[in-house]
Amino acid sequence: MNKEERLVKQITPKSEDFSRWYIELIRRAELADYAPLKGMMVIRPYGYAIWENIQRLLDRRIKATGHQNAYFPLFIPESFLQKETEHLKGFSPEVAWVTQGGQEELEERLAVRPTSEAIIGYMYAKWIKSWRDLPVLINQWANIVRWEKVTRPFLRTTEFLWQEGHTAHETREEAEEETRMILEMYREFVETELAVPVIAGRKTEREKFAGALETYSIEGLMADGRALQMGTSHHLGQHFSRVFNIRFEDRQQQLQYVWQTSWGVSTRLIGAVVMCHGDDSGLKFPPQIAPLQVIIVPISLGNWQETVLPLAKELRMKLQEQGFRVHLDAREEYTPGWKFSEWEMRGVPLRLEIGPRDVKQRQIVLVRRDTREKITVSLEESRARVSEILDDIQKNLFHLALRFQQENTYETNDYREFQEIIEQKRGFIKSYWCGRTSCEEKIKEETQATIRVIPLEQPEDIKNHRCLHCGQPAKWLVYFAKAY
RNA sequence: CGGGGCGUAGCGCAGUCUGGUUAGCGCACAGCGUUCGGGACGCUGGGGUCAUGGGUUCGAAUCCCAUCGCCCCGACCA
Repeated sequence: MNKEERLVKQITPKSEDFSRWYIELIRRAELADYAPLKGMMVIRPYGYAIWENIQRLLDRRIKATGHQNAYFPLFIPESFLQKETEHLKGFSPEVAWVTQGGQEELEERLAVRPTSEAIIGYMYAKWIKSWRDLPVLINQWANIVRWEKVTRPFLRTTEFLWQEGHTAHETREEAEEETRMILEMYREFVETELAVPVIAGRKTEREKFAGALETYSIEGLMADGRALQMGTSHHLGQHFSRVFNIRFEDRQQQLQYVWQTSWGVSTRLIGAVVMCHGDDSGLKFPPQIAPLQVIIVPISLGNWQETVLPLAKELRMKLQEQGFRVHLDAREEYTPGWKFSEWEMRGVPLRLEIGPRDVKQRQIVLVRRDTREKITVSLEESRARVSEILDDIQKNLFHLALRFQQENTYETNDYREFQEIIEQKRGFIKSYWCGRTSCEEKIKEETQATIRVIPLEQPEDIKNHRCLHCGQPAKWLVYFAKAY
């Protein structure tokens, strides 16, 4: 990479060591810092602002589809968790336990929620009596604890923030419809607001949520060619309603167990945005979720405090009034050049430069983070142009990411070629699969690639194809990848 | 949880092998001055229980034991 392009020093280039680049960038850009506790991090204001934007934009969609927010307890009695054995088995290795309250040993251990199906199931049994009570459509924004062995900021931390939806329905079909509607909501949200293109589909038996009938997920492709699960939507069937006895009298006056769903996205999305859009100069945020959308850098020349600064302040005010997230960096101890690099590293989509020359000519200079293009515009048209350019950056980031995803999606049913691609290029590979877990596991052992999703739309000529691994008749066309 | 690597100022490191002045360097930080359209410069200054605990020794950042944390590669997950 030449000097012009690599303006930010002090960060390991992305191409050299992706995972070092990721960790250094997160700390240098002040998104997060390590807490003095194993596997835990502090989300700093600049990083938390992204989460707030995600919350705002997703919460709007959750409510628009008829869901309401509520809050359930952080602790779950052990006996609740034990009711659904499949569920417990899935989570037990990573549950944190509270055994003491004050000075007293507790009679029953309390789990710090790894997810809330159990406690919510208990409450739903109390609330649901009749088909008239259904559907129940509740969402909760909460923190979750999972005692993970290997952690990475945002991607996998011991405690993380998420949103978990929990719904109860009269029929299997209705629950299935909800599960898929949410999957589509997530896809649209992630692609529109985070500008990360995803592949949506169903999880295999092996990869699905502990205790679910079906799990659906959206998978993004990160810049190092690995897939990241960015959201899941589970059809829980009647597993939980049977153990928590969530019954209702249906329209025919028969007692029935409800059909349930649960679904979530987490602070992991922030990691996805970093890994999907960032470059050697640092972060690159889609305007929709960027902590700051516009950074104003006054050019400190001559008596700039009297000439440039007042105009810079006025521009800030006007942009703020227009609803943009904007900051004026008027610090005197840094040179403009330093600020350019710093804010580029921190991913601000658009920089607004204003200097003595611009003041005289009633103009400003706009510089895009994504293309580095410099655009000189008159003061009069500046506000309209800012809005227009931000929209364009949002679209451009999505298209760049989409092109990357497409260029790194391969199609092969030749196992040798498959192995070569996974080893040398990574990315998604579309292949045929017989549907047996044994084949899936062998492939994982031999290549480290896992089936990320089974696309909902399957080719009609599936019968003409054979399994990538065993050569027996294929059941599904699937996406493989090395995953995070 | 296995295998490997690393913990010395906020960050990056040297010093450890071969124990011995007051533990050093670059960046960052503070003060003053000159600068400022792509990471400016000069002068002055502050900052360290050498990860933690124990041991060996006249003497430990340095040797020994244990613990904790972080990173990388594998098995598990949002």
